[in-house]
Amino acid sequence: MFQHIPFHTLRPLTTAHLAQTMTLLSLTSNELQEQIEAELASNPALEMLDEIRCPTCRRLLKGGGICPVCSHPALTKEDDPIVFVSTREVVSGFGEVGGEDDREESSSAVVEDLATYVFRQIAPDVPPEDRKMAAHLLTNLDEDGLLSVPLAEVAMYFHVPLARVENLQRLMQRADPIGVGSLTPKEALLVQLDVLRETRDVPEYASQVILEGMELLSRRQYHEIAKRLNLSTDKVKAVAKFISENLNPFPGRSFWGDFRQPSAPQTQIYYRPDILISRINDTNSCQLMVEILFPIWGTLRVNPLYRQAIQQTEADQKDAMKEDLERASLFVKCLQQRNNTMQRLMQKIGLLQRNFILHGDKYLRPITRATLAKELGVHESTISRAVANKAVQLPNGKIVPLADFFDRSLSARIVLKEIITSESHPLSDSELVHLLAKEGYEVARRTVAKYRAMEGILPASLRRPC
DNA sequence: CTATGGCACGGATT
DNA sequence: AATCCGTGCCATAG
Repeated sequence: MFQHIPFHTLRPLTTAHLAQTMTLLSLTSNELQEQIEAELASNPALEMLDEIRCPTCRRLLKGGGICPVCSHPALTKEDDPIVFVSTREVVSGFGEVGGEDDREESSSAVVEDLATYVFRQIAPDVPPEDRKMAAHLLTNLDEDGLLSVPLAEVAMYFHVPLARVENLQRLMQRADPIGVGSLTPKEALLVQLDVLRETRDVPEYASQVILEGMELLSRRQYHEIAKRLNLSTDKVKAVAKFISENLNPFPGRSFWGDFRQPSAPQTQIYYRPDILISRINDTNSCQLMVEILFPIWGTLRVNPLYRQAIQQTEADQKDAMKEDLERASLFVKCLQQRNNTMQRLMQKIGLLQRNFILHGDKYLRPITRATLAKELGVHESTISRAVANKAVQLPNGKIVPLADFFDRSLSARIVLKEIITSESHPLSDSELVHLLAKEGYEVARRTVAKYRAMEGILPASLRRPC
């Protein structure tokens, strides 16, 4: 959004500037949105232009999103830049969605949050021409996360083949509250089962039981189901137990918990990324695109009319207006500063941690904020603020705290886990130290013990009998 | 004597 | 200035 401004003009000039930049830097995109809206409302000198320009080619964009024309010239042309940074507005409320139906009744906050959440996940995979349709589908989610309009109707409404709508739905169903966007609880369960099957064993007849005996299942008439499917009642009971423990017929209700990994003790669920990282065109080029989400639609600037208006005002009001003007331009400058810092930060991180981003936890490089700060030439507290409280969505769809990029022990812990799961004989902590050292991880014996504890692995003496 | 968990110190982070 | 994390030292359990 502000890339065209040369960096040297962005240096903090006053302490006020510095302070406000710091504050803005530590805000997540949600908070930033509130901040901007508040400032916009209280300061007449600020103005919001209803237009967006492509960060790379400066071309005016209509629908928002990424410039369709230059699209990714930076990506296709040159091959050395591993990372391409662009900023993109967050579609709050998805821009304008077709005429009537969405402007009435202010849908409850919960529903909208779920919709927004899902939209952010699937947005990279939705072709621009299908975005409106996606938004339409999402606004028709009920609070259970189920779709309340028939797909055929949507297809008709948008004049597209049914298959296209179905594709979109399939995409949605794979997004985080798995099964979201299904038409019925039954469908939701089947999708969840499918996804679960990729990582875990599921009971043999689970899908048949759901398919055939959904209604009976909710009435607990296991015997009847067994008869129809020609199975033993016990088997049906086992399936029913599995279903009630692992699946959720109302995906929307699982919004706050991720039931995919009941084993992983996640402390907090991040559901709104501030930054998106994705592969470019999933080719082998392995180029990464980093998008720093900017929470408003439009371009913020100081209103030139306001500047003129000052000239024609009485002296006694001039001062107050001048002050507004000052504040406005300061605010814009601070925003530019924030954007610039985030961008350079992500640039660096993308370079250093590309293996982590592409290939998973194991390849996380231990980087300290201090080193990065030095390389970027900013104070380390700046990095701290920028990193804190923000979340990143990785190419695989996982949303992790930005701070994870600085986790000193994550990769060591993964390797540790690998060693232990493949061990043939319970290894003591000191032996583990030795093995880890071979893999390039120099850690103290005492530390291995702590990692074990973190991962919930028992000491060697208690590990075998299982 | 070996394997672990507890406590405290020092550097990094906030 | 307050807090978190990796380590070293020491006591305790086999």
